[in-house]
Amino acid sequence: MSENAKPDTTPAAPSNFIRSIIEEDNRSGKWDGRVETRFPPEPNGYLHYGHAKSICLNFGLAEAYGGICHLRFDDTNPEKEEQEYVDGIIEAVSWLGFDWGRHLYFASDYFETMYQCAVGLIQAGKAYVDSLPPDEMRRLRGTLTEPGTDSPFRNRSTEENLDLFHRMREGEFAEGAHVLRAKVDMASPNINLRDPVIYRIRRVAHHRSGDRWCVYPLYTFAHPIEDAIENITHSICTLEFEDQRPFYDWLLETLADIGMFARPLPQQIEFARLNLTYMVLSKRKLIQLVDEGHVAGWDDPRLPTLVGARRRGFTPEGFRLFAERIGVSKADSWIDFGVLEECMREHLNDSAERRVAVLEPLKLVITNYPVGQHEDCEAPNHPLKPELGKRAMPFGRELWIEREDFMEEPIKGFRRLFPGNRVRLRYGYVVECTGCEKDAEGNITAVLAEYLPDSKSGTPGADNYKVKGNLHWVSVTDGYKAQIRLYDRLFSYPYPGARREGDAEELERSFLDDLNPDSVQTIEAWLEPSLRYVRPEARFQFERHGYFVADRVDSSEGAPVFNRTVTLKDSWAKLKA
RNA sequence: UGGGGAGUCGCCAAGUCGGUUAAGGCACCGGAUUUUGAUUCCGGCAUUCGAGGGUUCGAAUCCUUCCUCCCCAGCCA
Repeated sequence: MSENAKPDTTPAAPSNFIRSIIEEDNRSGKWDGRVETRFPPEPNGYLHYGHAKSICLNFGLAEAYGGICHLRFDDTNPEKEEQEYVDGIIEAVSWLGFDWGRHLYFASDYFETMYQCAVGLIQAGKAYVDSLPPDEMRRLRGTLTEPGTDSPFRNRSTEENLDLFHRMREGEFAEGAHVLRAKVDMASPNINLRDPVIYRIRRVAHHRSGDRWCVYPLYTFAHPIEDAIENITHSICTLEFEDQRPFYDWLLETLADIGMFARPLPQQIEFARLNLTYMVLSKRKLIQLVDEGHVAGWDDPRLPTLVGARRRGFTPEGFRLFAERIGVSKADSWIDFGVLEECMREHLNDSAERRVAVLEPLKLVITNYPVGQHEDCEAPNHPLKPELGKRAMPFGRELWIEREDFMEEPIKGFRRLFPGNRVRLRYGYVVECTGCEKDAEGNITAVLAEYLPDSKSGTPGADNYKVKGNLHWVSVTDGYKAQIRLYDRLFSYPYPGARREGDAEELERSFLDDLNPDSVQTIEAWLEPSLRYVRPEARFQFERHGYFVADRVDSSEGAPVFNRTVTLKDSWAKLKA
């Protein structure tokens, strides 16, 4: 390398505060260079775009630093969790392209260890059985501004606590009769430290442990232990858990003190969850959308679930690009939905083969082309990748073209078909518009044109004709009709349900009020013949329209149903407006 | 009015042990190429870092006062 040569132009990995922490730990040798993260979903629902951010973050970090990322089900609440969700989550994470190897774990497998941790806490005088009814416990907890008060049961003897906790496990008590609480500080300004409940009695079968247990640990207690058991180095979660970090540390330090875990202990790090404009990502709202029938189910392509995204035609690569592009920080932020769409376009532009579809057909008759004559035109499958080959597109006297590609009286800037104008029929001939036909009401029923026989694409001299318009088309005799769904954003306002400037005090808004009534439109379109036999989930760019995917649910052999993933950018639409 | 966080270009986001021109991406605006008004390419796009004071030769980076937003009082996660 010469003296003037630039050091190394390898693009530096995007910097963020989590990477800084990891790099500092690597420098100090805290973990001997080990990086171990985890994605810890509760199996009580479907994964959504927000989870995708977390998945990409956790697995991405592990990947970047030569570490590993666990897939761990945080199944500590038997009332809400089901095997069906476990399966769905596993499928979604793999679909995104991440591999947890042998590191698939379940919090429920740690129940015995957790129980022992609780016993250890009791023995150390750091936990006690409380027998207060819920509302009384709430009252004694104090408020945000007033300290709490000790429970009358706070000073039970170790023996009594041990006995009671044991009997809780044995099923001697009714649900809610007792709970186990950590003994921290009822006067703490941080409410999470006011003796949080760490075990409750639930006489409910667990989807994995069955009836083995009737006491279940709470997240607050379980999660730090799960991390410690798995030797997690960096435990990444969202901002709302920030207040819990002191307890996370208190618990693990206390458990380390009594020899349950070795130091260094895992470190909890919080980042801002994803907010997307024109979308809602809260579980409660998604459930409402499904339950009330505003969408067709959890895998509705308009929903921000990963199963929905898959049917929509969004790609794992697009999600990864998205995660990288939006970065990670602690600032509450709203990412514009357009950023996600652009990421999908970027990947699809590179990966999707091109095809032709006429969405809103208008007949074009080439009056000087012999009746009954047909010929093939060759169309490249991908303009940037000639190695992907070409396909034949049948050409004939009558073609379907896009209704919006003809204007009897062109507006300024219109360079498509209008009387007297020449355009190229993409991959075919240059034609000159000679007029149009109308019905009794004056509706245009067909466009008339004459073709220039020596202008066929790919033939010598074809390029002598310079035209500005370039239209796609499908042969009337060879094309076929298929169902296409045009999806658009689910909401028509960027912040669904949010108050607007000037809203009256008493006005209550619901995110449902901002639902976009035109978020899906089902049409019959004319497709080129090569589109008839494609496998479900095959993705294409329909030229000049956008990216489409053969629906994995509703397609059948020889009759694919296409979903529009995202439109192409359209500067003409902008110009027109 | 308690505690915990956050405020850098329209949207994200680097930078944060003070050092001089405040990265990058998306969006946007020009212009070139183009058989997708797509892609690609080139150029433009914060004298300013929530606001006001202060320290300093020098501050987005230090001190200070103030403002705004988010989270926390489940035996949910």
